[in-house]
Amino acid sequence: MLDLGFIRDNIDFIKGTLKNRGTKAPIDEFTEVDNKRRELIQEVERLKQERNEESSKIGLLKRDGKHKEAQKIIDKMGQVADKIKELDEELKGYEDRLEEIMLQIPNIPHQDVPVGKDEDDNISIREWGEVRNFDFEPKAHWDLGVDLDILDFERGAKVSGARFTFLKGLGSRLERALISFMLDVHRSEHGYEEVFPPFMVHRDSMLGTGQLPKFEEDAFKVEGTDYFLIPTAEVPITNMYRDQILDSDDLPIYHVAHSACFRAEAGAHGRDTRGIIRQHQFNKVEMVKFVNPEDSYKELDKLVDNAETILKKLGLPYRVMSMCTGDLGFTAARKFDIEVWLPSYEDYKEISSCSNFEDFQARRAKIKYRPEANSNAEFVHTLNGSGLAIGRTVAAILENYQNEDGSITIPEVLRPYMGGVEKITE
RNA sequence: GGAGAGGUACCCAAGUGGCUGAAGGGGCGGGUUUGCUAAACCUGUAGUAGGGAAUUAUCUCUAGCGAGGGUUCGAAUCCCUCUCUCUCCGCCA
Repeated sequence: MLDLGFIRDNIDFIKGTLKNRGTKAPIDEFTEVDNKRRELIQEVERLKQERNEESSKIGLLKRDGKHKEAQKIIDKMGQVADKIKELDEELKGYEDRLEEIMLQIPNIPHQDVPVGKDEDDNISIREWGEVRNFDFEPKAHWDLGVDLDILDFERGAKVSGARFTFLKGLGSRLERALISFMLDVHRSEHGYEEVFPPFMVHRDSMLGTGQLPKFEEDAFKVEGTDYFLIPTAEVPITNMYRDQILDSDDLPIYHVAHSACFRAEAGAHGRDTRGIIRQHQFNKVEMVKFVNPEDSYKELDKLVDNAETILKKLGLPYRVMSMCTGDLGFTAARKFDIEVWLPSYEDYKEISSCSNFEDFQARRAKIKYRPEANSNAEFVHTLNGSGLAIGRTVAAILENYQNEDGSITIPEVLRPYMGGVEKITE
């Protein structure tokens, strides 16, 4: 959410950014609703002031035994009270509408964000690693996984439906090794504090990080309750500090967490239907930061670097993309995606997404800090990034580390996490 | 799931309809005294959100005692709903 006063003073600028993003918001209605709201506030507050003053007079008169005079004021104030009630109701209608409008206005892109329409306009800013040249016909992870009996798509479908998969044996162990490995690296080498979050949250938390109200159809809701299954650990972790004023000394706060993530994938029919690239449930290791506003872009660079470190240690080729205005997402001011090379796609595929939200989430979630002991509280900047999506990392390892006989070599850094296993074979 | 007790400011805590503009204590900031520390005394301590007037220093109003409604001229206080915490019972991994 953007600042009310900022929107008021920069309405044309915001229209421009909406156009660059290719999104719509009922911005034309804003000025009218905002003006009407302020008019009503002035009127109702004037009446409330009158009521407060007169009411205290009643108290004094009654104590002095002047009941007749008191009754006169009471009769008069009865009408004022009715009027206040009426105006308060009308005002609430405008305030609700104004909030609805504000919740639909996306973040302002940082000035360095390339202007573009969709993912084709994203810009590659660096590549790492060498794409392997196979001297045999490489297989896709869905074939490798089934042949090695470490991925079981049929039983996933039997038990839960499409986009659910069983991992088995060393596949399951590889998943678990990656989770531990990534958590350990971020914790011990990059200074993140590990947390293990709830996998279900209520509506306020989904609003706080911006998944709601715009993207309700992407989330799973638990019927008969107010719980949503988290689409990412970003939601519970960012909301840990909701409605809080942090001490300046506490910043920056770094958290890393593993969680399952649940996504309805509405509108993704027919995309990535094979394999484990796009599932309704997947594991992810997520990094979340709360920082001083002046440091947030430096922190974003570090965040991207932290994610890249995992791919380097795993020896997986990747590239870093700067997301254009049209592909930035609703809440981000700046976003870098890291894409890993997948031989089956003969292309790079997103495996991490690192964003700086500036104060957009913090304003929604009311997360502030006090720059100095007696200064006013200001919004922190929040950032988060995957470090990394586990399922896609498994797919990338299977495909990039496959051997001609269909076996998989385990990257060296993972072997200690797998009891020294060096290869997955039939 | 059942029964009970609670939620007041940074912390503890008083407060059953109007001099509450929320007592008192602790902590923290400032001051006096002081060789230093300590102590005593004085003093400040409601952050926040939203209006309005000024304008980059301020002034003023409204809201706010877990949340949301209600009663009333007036609610921390009375009523209803919800929520969280604690204790006991039941159930459970």
